[in-house]
Amino acid sequence: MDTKRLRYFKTIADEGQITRAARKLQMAQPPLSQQLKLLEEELNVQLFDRGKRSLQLTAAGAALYEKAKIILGTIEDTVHEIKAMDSGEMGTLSIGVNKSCFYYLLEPMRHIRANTPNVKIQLREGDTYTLMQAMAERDIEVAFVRFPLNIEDFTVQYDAITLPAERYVLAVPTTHARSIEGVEVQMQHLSGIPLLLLHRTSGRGQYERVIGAFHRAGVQPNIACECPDAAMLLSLASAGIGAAIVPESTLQAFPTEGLQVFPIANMNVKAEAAIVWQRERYLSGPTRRMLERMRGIYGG
Amino acid sequence: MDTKRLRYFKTIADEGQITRAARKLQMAQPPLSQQLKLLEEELNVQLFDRGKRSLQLTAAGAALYEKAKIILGTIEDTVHEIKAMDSGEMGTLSIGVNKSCFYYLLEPMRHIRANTPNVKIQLREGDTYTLMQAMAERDIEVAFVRFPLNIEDFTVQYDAITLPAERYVLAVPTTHARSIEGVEVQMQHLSGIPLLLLHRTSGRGQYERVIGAFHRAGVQPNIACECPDAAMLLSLASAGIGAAIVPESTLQAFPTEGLQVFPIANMNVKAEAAIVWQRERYLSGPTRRMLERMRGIYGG
DNA sequence: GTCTTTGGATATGAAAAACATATGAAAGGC
DNA sequence: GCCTTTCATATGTTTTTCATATCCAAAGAC
Repeated sequence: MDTKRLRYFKTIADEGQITRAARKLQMAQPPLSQQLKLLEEELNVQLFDRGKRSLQLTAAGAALYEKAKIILGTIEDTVHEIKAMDSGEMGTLSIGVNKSCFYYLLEPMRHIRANTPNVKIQLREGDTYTLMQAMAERDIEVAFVRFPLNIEDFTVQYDAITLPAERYVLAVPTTHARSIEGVEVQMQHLSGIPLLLLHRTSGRGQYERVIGAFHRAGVQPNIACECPDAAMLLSLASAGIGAAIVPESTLQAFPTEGLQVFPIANMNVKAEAAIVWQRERYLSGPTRRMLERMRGIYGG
Repeated sequence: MDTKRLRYFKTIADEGQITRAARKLQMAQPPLSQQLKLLEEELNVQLFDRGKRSLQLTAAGAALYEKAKIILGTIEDTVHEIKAMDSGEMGTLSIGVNKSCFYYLLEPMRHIRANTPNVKIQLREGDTYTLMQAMAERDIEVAFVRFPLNIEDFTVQYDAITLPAERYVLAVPTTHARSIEGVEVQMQHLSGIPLLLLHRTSGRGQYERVIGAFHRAGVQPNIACECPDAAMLLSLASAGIGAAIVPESTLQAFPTEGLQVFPIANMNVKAEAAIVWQRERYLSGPTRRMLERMRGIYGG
C-alpha cells in the first residue's frame, strides 16, 4: 500500500467526492478515480459504496480511514522531525571534552540551551587519546581537545577549528602565594615549588612540551604530582599540595577559591587546543550548527 | 515521503549494504542507489555516511530508521486488518431484528461467536418499518423482519433471503387452557377468547393479514390488546391477560412458562419473514459471510 | 607489488506507472 | 425537458522507475 494512494483515499473520504478531492489534490478527476480503484483492487476490498452520486465509506473503508489518518500523520511528523534534526533544531549533540578545554565549551553550551532547547547535549569527558578513540567508535561526533593529537589511525582524515593559543599560568595556593613577588613568576623561581602537572599519558604531547620548556630554560621542575584531570589538579592546588600549571582558560571553567594565579613570565610554549572531528563523517544538524558558529568566532 | 522509498531505506539499513539490500528486494543495485539518493534529496538530509565500503547510518538516518519500522509495521498491520475485516474474520456485524423473528437469529449468532470470535455483533430491535428506516440511514446492514415490507422508498432495491413460512399458533395461559379441547384450536373457538396481537403499525401487513383470516373464516376476533413487541405479548399471555397469536418460531426464542401452545387448525395465512438488505450497498465481510451461510441453509 | 573481488556511483535506454484530455452515462436542480 | 454535476472509461502523453553496461575505489589474495 502506497503513501500516495493512501493520501488520495483520505482526501476522497474527507471531501466525500472524487471531483472535489481531485481539485484539492491539484489533479484531474479521472486519474484519481483510477487510483482509488487500484487501491481497492490492491486490498481486494471495496472502500466506498458508489451511491447514486455521493460516495459512502464502507465498513472496511471507515476502518482504513482511521488508520490512514494515523499513518499519514506519523509520516508527516517524521519528515518534520528528520528535517528539524538536520537543521539543528532538535536532536542530540554528542561532544567529547577535555577538562582543560572545558572553558571553551561553556559559551556554546549556553547558546545551544538558549536557542535550541530541543537539542540534547551528551557530554563525555576524557583525555585527548580517549576522546579520539571515542570519536573513531562514533560515541562522540566532535571533541574539544588539546594539541598535539598524536593520532595513530591515519586512514581517517580530520577537520579542526583551532582555538586560541593561550599561555600557561601557575595556580598557587593563597597560603603559599607570599613566596612569589610581583604579578608574574619567573621560570627560574619554579624549581623551588612543588608542581602539579597534567598526567603524561593524558596530555600526551602537552606534557612533553611543558617539560621541554623547563629544560630549555635550564630549570629542573619539581614535580609533586601528575594528575589526569585538570579539575582535580586545581583542587589539589587549592588544598595546598602544590602549584598547578594549567592553560589560562582552565581557571575560568572551574572554581579558583584559595588559589592565586600568576602568569609564567618566560615560558616559551603555549597551550593549544582545537575542536576536532572526522572529515568524511556526516555530522548531525546540531553539531554542524555549533561548528559553523564556532568557526565564525574563532575562524576556520 | 513514499512507502516504497521508506521500505528501500529500511532494507538498506537492515542489510548494511546497498548490494545485499538490492538482492533481498529482488532488484538491481543501481536503481536502489538512485532511490536512496532521491530520498535523501527529498528530505534534504544525508541518511548514511558513505564510508569506504560500508554504509553507516547518520544521526538523522538512525532516527528515520526507528520511525520507518513503526510506519511500515503499522501499514502492514492495517492491510491485514482491512483484509481480515473484508473476509469476515473480524469487524462488526450490525443487524436489525424484529422480536418475532428472533428465533432465526439465534443459530447464526451462535455460529458467529463460535467461529469468528473477533467479530462484534451490534443488535438493534424494532418493528419492520423502523428497521427498514434504520437500514436506509445505514445504522444497520441487514434486518430480520416480517413480510410484507411496506416499503416507501422505491429508489433503493432490496435483496432478501426468505425464511420458511410458518403457521401462527395460539399461546394460551396454562390456567385457561382447559377451555380448549384437543391438540388444536378451531378459529371459531377464538371469538370467545381475549386475543393479544402484534400492534397494527408494528407488524404492518401482518396485522391486516391475520385479521383478514378471521374475517374470511367468519369469526369476529375479540382483541384484548395490540402490542408492539412479541416478547411483551407472550409475557402478557402468561400473565393471564389473554391468548397471544404469534408465529410458531417466536415461542422458541422466548420463555414459554405458564403458556400452552395450540396450532390454529383452519387459519389460512402463514407468517412470512426474511433477511433483507439494500442491494447496491457493499456489505461488511462478516455480514456477507453470514448471508452466504443463511442462503446455504434457507436457499437463495 | 599486481591481480581479483567486492561494493557503490553514473549513464543510457526500456518498461511501467501516473497523468491529462476527451467523452459517456446517470442523477439531481431548474 | 434541459442543464449541471459527478463518476466512469478510453486513449495518448509524460513521468517515474527500473535494468544493463560501465567505471571507480577499496580491500583482500598471492
